Amino acid sequence: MDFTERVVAIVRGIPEGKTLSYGEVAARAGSPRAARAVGVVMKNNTDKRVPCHRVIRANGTLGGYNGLRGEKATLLRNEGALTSSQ
DNA sequence: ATAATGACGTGAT
DNA sequence: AATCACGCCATTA
Repeated sequence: MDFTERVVAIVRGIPEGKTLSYGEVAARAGSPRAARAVGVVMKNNTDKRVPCHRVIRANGTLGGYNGLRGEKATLLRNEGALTSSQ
């Protein structure tokens, strides 16, 4: 099991309406300092079964997205992970 | 084995 | 609060 495979597995297990930071995913993958590597994995990942849009930055910003399933902000808002107000 | 890349993170200015 | 610089890790050429 490579780091990438673990990252995918973890992201795939993120429940709806929930979000994890790259650092959190990296930590669960076994490398708490590999947030960037997680980003690389996400970018390269094209599997729609992986809710990669639920992975955001540690400071709360959405970070990036390749538009695999549309706009990241929209997807999260639909799941209730993003509050339209406040 | 080395260099370059990138959806990050934290600390300093 | 906003911006800059540096560090960190994994993957690929």
